[in-house]
Amino acid sequence: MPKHIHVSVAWPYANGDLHVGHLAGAYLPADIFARYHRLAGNHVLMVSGSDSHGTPISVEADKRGVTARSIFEHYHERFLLTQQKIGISYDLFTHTDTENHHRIAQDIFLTLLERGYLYKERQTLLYSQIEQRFLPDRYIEGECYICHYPKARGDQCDNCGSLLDAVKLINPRSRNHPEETLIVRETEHYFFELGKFTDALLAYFDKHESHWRPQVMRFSRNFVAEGLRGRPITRDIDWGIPVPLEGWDEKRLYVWFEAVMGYFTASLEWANNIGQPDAWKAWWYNPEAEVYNFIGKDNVPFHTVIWPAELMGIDGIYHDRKGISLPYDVPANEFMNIEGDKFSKSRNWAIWLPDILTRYQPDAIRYYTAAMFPETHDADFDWEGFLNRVNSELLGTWGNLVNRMLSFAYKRYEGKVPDYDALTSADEALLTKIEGGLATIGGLIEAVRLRDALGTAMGLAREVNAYLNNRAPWSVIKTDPADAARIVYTTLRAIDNLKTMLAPFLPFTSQRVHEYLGYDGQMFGELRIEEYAESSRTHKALVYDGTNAVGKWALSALQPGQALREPKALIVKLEPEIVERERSFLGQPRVEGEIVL
RNA sequence: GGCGAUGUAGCUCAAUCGGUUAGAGCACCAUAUUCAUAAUGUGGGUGUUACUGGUUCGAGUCCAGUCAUCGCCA
Repeated sequence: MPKHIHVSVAWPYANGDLHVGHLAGAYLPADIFARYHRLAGNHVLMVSGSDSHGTPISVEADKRGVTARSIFEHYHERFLLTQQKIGISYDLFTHTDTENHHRIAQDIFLTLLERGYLYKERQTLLYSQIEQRFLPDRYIEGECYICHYPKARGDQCDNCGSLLDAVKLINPRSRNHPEETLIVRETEHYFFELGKFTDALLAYFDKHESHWRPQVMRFSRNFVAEGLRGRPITRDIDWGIPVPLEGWDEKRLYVWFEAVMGYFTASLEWANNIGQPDAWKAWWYNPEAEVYNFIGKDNVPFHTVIWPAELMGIDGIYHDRKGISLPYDVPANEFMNIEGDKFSKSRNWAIWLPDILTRYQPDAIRYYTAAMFPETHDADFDWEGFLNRVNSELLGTWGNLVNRMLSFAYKRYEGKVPDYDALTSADEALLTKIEGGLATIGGLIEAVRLRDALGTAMGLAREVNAYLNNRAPWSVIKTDPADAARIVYTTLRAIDNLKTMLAPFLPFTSQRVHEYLGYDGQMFGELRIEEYAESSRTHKALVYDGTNAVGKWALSALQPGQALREPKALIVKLEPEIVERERSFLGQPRVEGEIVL
């Protein structure tokens, strides 16, 4: 019985390009998970999109002297191309500035208001008369009232690390207009009363105790145990989703409140886009459906506490009964550092995906990242590791296995899978071992232990290499052709199985192996960039079309006589010089290059 | 400052409920092999399990403390 699997992926802020941290933290794990479930025959809905709002985008826009909209549209477009190139298979990757997202976010706000989960409160904040607005914390600098560091930011002091209340800063000033004297002014905001969900959240944790990562569970319980306070959900800014109430024209929904709704709103958009407006309910109002949130560790409370609380608060929305799906698991990853140092946009200590995609195969980047996934603790992307793992593992163990046996078979058996009489016990033993991997690796992926799953598959590839050296068909063929035929057949079938197990991780090269083995069709569907029109504006999105996908998470039944295709080297060998070259880019000014598919 | 996590071989990581001599891959050395992109196989491990102390017949694992790193919160 196929399951409904919702893959909710963190929404990147559209204020800069995607980097390996994004890939390792959320997008690649989500894609591997989704591709596996598609092969396994489950109904997958994987959605995400660009977070168009929020102060990081306004800050970037001000820095460049352009509008927030132009910043987010620029990076949204680059997100689409980058992810298409590296094969992140979203059913829909949209953004939060669609009419659809605005409308539903406002409906959610109004539903929570009606049901008594929101309240109003007055706050005092810093106001700029020059800009005629309340300044977000990130626009403010001043002297830290704890350590007296003179250049503390409005929300945090970089010297002593304390989180700060901007109003209490000594001599606070605007970053845009440092000469201006800011005034403290009162404003009114709506708050989300999280405390009302305390018991429901604890019950929700109990239900999922067994399968969440321990650190995620402990952290979430602790967050609730410390006491849930109301959180402001509106702000005095002009870039964002309007508050749908009379007299609130000057305010917008706070980005933390509306961005997480994207998992839900994008599901509805997807259903509309495919012309089946109720299709989203198979995931969101189906007690058998499982929702997985792929995020980074900095986002845990938003996905295990705040988002579930929002969902509980709107349960029954757009439907005739309650039972909305809460996240089934939140497999948060830790961080991916770079050459021993933390990612930093301002220092350009970063590995940008659009840049490295011009130099390396998508599957090489996917392989190294997945082999290093920060599932249990922070990991470190270093170029020497990349060189070694791509050359010795991906190429040496797997690429070479494919190449050595497919070329041998292609040359010696007239381009066909050889026929054989009966397999020996050694052949049967190898196939049994390899075939067992399908269940083992499937189980690991379902449990979101992706690094283990990949390692297990590579271990099996090593087994096949050992078997081949042991059986040596290139010698046997001279004396016992019948035996050589069964060895080659056995190896090809093992490769066929391994191709399936590796496909979620290495979709591009698995497709090539699939073709070399003589199969037709695409293992996976196609990723396309589409443009969708709403009443007042259009937007582009990345969509996955699985209509013609033929891949199955199933044992190989390779037929003797099947015509092979001439194989070519699967993996490009990397030169040692890349290590120094790539390291030289770190920390240096970067020019954004055009993304060419 | 509070909470949570992490620290194991040169590197990247394992080690189920506390149980044999702490294991794999990479790198390195030796060797076999020539089907394969010099790619593969086999053999080769003297580790203060960050540190200090404790519980126990027995601790990488449990407890207390210290140090370093990361995240969240104040």
